[in-house]
Amino acid sequence: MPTTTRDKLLDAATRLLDSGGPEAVTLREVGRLAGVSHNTPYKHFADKEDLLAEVAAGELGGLGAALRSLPPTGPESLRAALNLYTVWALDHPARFKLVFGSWRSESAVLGRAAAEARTALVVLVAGAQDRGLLPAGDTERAAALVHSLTHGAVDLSLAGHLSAEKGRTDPAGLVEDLLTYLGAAAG
Amino acid sequence: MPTTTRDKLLDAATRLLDSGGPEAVTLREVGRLAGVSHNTPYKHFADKEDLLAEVAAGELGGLGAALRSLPPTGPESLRAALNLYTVWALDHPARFKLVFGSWRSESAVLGRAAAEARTALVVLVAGAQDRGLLPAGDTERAAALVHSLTHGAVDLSLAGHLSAEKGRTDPAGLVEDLLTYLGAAAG
DNA sequence: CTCCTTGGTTGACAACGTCAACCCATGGTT
DNA sequence: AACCATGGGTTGACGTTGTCAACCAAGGAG
Repeated sequence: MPTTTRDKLLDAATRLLDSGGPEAVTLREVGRLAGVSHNTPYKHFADKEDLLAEVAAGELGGLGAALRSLPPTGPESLRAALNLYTVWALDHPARFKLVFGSWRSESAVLGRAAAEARTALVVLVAGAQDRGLLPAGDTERAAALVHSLTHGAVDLSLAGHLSAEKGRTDPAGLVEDLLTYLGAAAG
Repeated sequence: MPTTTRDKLLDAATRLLDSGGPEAVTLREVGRLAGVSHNTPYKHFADKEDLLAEVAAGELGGLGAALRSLPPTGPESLRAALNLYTVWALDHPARFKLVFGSWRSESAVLGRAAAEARTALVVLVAGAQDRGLLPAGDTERAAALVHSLTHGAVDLSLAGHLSAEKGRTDPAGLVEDLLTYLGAAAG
């Protein structure tokens, strides 16, 4: 395992990210955690955002790969994909917020990873449309629809804007509702 | 107009927020913009987050009031409400991100404002259900559904994760699609 | 009159992102 | 063999930020 310093830095950043505590991800802490000095990150990344973009790209890449590993024709694949998304997001809120946060200068790596993940979802949506589980029509738009709902449900939940009472409006339930209604509209 | 210093600070923070530029909202800038010294904010707010929470509460309060001003029985009220939401969010991304960002210590003011806004939306959703525009059932859950989709569409759009091609998947269109499908499932 | 509270000030401090200068090993060129 | 350029690491410094502490003025309560 050629765990290069660069990889150690990325790993340290990831670990810091979801260490949950009030410890924001600071470049100096990343260096410390990686066992190098506070300025070494600048030998591998242009600036803080560049490092974080790479972390985000890795994260999105993993998610995309997970989506691609689902059988596109399975009747439950879309449901499983959206589940993957919510579980991942609720499990690693910081990574989720990082990936979909605000980037002032788009990283090429991140953009590519995002496009691949989106494509993977589109494939699954197309499969669901073929089986009549979703209304026919613009596939990209349908994908954006299910993605938006899942994303919004998770985000609102993380921000505490959903939990009126216990579990009546948890993200998984909302995804379930949407798929039900879309199935009804398609049937 | 008794524009107290406190109000000036809140106003300055709001102006800084959507001044768009790379100028993050710094307490010292807030003070400067309000014409006081860099430490005056601490005479009115516990810390930075406390100030921002108050700003967010004001913002959410305004949104809630706008929702309440819609006729609950109008056939287009729900659509109008969601439109209000997307226009507000796309118009003031920073305020949007602030309101739905991560709060490490829940502010009472913000919690109340959020509850009021949510209630306003629930009323409109109930009206739409009565008219058969939405499937019957748990109203809070239906409200969470439409809110989640709208929120997610806006958030993804702001993060640049939706714009595959031009406008085919803009938030307004996705909201429209959802309402159409829900109407079909209800009809 | 005296005292405490309210709201303002200035000054300090540690932590952060970032820049600059230096340093050492490696390896290709001459 | 001598050379030096480059990659990857270091330390030190600078300006900005959030926040704390100490001080100070005005005004109402006792």
